[in-house]
Amino acid sequence: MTTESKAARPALPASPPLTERQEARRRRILHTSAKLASRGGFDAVQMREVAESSGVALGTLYRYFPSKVHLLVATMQDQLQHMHETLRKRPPSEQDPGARVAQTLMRAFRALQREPHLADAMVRALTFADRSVSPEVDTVSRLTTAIILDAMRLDGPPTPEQLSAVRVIEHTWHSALITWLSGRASIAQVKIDIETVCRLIDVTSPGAGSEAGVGA
Amino acid sequence: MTTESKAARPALPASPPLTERQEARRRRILHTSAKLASRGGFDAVQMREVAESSGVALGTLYRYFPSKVHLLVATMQDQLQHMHETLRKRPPSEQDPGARVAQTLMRAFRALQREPHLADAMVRALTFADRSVSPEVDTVSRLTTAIILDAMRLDGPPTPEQLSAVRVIEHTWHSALITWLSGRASIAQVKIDIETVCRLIDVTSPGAGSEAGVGA
DNA sequence: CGGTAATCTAGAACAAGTTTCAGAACTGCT
DNA sequence: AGCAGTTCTGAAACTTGTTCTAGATTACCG
Repeated sequence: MTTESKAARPALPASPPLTERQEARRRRILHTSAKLASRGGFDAVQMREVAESSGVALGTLYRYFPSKVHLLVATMQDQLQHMHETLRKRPPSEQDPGARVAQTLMRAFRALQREPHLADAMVRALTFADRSVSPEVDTVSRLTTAIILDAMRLDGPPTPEQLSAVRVIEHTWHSALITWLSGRASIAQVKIDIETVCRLIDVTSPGAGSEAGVGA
Repeated sequence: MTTESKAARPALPASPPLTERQEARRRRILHTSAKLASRGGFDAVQMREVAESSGVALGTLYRYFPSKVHLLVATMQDQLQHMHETLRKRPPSEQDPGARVAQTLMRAFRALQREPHLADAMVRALTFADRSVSPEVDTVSRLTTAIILDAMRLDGPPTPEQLSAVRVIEHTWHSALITWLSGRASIAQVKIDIETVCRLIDVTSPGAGSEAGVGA
């Protein structure tokens, strides 16, 4: 726990560029993970079962993904990538950037709704992740940011204020998802909260809004 | 996991009003929990050690707190209560309600900074909690809401819009805390995000702001 | 005080995440 | 093909959360 002494980390597309069979194994594992998660959420993703069902030894599973949380965060990366592409194909139709972001996030939300157990497993892993998973969680965060920025469809590069607004939207997105998944908020409430936070985009838009109290 | 068949739940101040010794036990447990959490975060709170160090059998610990997450969420309730009282004593000095909330939350944040491991344990438990902990998590949420509403110092009752803004602020607060705890954001960044989201309060204030795009 | 039910204790037992290890299989290289 | 190093397998072991059980204590009530 104190030192990271592992030499190679095939899970990261870093140093050694994975042979074909390794890539196949990795995909099989991720697929199994998503399947089990869809069935019963976080608890249903049991490392022994993932290993067996992927036709891989337990030790190998742990070589590819050093912990259950790593595995599920990687699964989320995978799913988010799909979602990003899907969302790209049907860009939001609204006028204001804020409304576009809200529309996009609600689409994503409805997609997650279709597999609530999977969503549960992924989001719980994401927020439970400790420092050792930071790089992977960061990747997920960047993906989410990309989705939001895509929806904003800005002309130029985002201002620092807009970036902060995007971060706040991400925070709200994750946390609202959690409260919905744990049954403490309705979908209607999530929708309201998303729409509320998305106002920040229009408020912080240079030129738009009223420039009221911008100097925090 | 599927059914709750336990007859009595002394952990809840509900039906049987706990004898003095039971109250003492409960406090000892919560104290131990906070102590261990302060030392090494979520992982350092080990049920056997909590039990032993509180002078209580493992089975008793589980009777008071049906899981580690329950225990840590209860610990958070406890700490939040303290914090609420402390914050009450030194009300925020800013002019705008939004600025007051931001100031208050940053105070709370700095308090948590003093025991980062404890904060880690509590927040991780909070976001990891599943449906079986919903009532307790809800209590924490209500406490947080109370703190924020206190800071707003409204004249009348909050509008639905303001309540939504408060929920969004809570979302941001929790999630920003997590990103800071897992080392993915600096304190400065947290501060910026908190201040950014707190603008929502002034934006949604009836009468204040510019009434721009209020009709969502 | 005596009896009865609830609570508490000590400890074993179980479940699932994680680690470890010896040997088999595979890879790349000559 | 033959060899060296890595990767993969299979299985056991270890850790920690959780459950279970039998007996001791305690609380309540007449």
